Amino acid sequence: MSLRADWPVCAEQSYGEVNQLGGVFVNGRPLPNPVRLQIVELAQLGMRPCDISRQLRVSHGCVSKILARYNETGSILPGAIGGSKPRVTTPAVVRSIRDYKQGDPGIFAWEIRDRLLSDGVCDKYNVPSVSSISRILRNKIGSQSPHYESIKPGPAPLQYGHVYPYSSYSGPGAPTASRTGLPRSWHNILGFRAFMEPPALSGSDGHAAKVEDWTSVTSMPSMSGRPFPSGINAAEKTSELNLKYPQQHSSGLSGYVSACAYSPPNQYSVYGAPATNYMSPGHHWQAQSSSLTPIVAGWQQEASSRTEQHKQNNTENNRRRCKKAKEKMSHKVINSIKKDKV
DNA sequence: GGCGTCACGGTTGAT
DNA sequence: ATATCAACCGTGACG
Repeated sequence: MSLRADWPVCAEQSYGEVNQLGGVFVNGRPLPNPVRLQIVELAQLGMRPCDISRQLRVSHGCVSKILARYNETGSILPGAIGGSKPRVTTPAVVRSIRDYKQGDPGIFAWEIRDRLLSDGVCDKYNVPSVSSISRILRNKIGSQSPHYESIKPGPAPLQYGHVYPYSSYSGPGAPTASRTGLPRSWHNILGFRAFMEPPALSGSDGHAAKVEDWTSVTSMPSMSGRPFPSGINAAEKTSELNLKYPQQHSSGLSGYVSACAYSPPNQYSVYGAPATNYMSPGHHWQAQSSSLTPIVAGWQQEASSRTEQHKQNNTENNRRRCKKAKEKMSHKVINSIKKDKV
């Protein structure tokens, strides 16, 4: 099985750089989905990450990251790149702060913060920091008429609702909602992405459209029959992608569908597994980190008890090993490139 | 030797 | 139109 037969090896063949393993990558850009799929597929076939790394010529850090993300989210797709955080100081929040301040001129910023939480104006994810509140008091309220919105230029204030729930927001006029129809960081918060927001996704301009190379996924034999969220404008960037990652569509991925948890569009999960999978008590989304903490702590304790001599030896050994490995690898790569050119 | 993690230099998109 | 910011990316190196 030669899975990388279609993977460009020489830098001259495509736009991109060549890593230590001889694989081509575009700095700053995600690996093409077929390669991501292969990584997951091979892992599920029992291949070790280090072998996958060598086979696909993708750094082991990348393989590790993709597999970790897949294990965590059930998706192979990269995250949404670019954009800005949504504002937390929405007009509604500013109005509330103003009201609190007017009701009690001596109120402290931290008290306002508590009240925003207790009154349900904000939740713990979007409540402004104390310094933000201070800034609002200073800049927006201190020097402003009580009718903040009325003097605000531009279109009528958006109806943000009383909170910014990451998990339940929907509807028009979302803060910082741009053509995606969804604030970017809501896709991203804690790794929860578009599956949180069915309406926006199913729209013609949902987040999925921003995922770089949908075309390459949907065009694959194993995926072509799979339904995807509607309105994906994958053609948008196809030409660019093809330029950067030529010859990437021919890999055989017939076994993928069963392996990878792509879900039908009615589950609104661009990133794979249905939202319920993430929300179910059985999934240790956040519990994971806490359950690991003692282990990490123990490891750190152990590590700190090592003698300096031991550490130095380890470092020195590691350097030697790396150097050797590099030399070995560079020979391999050179030979491989020579072969491929011939 | 394998693997998790992180700094780095890069890209992207919203503001 | 441009700059800034904050998200993301994969690589390469460390431990």
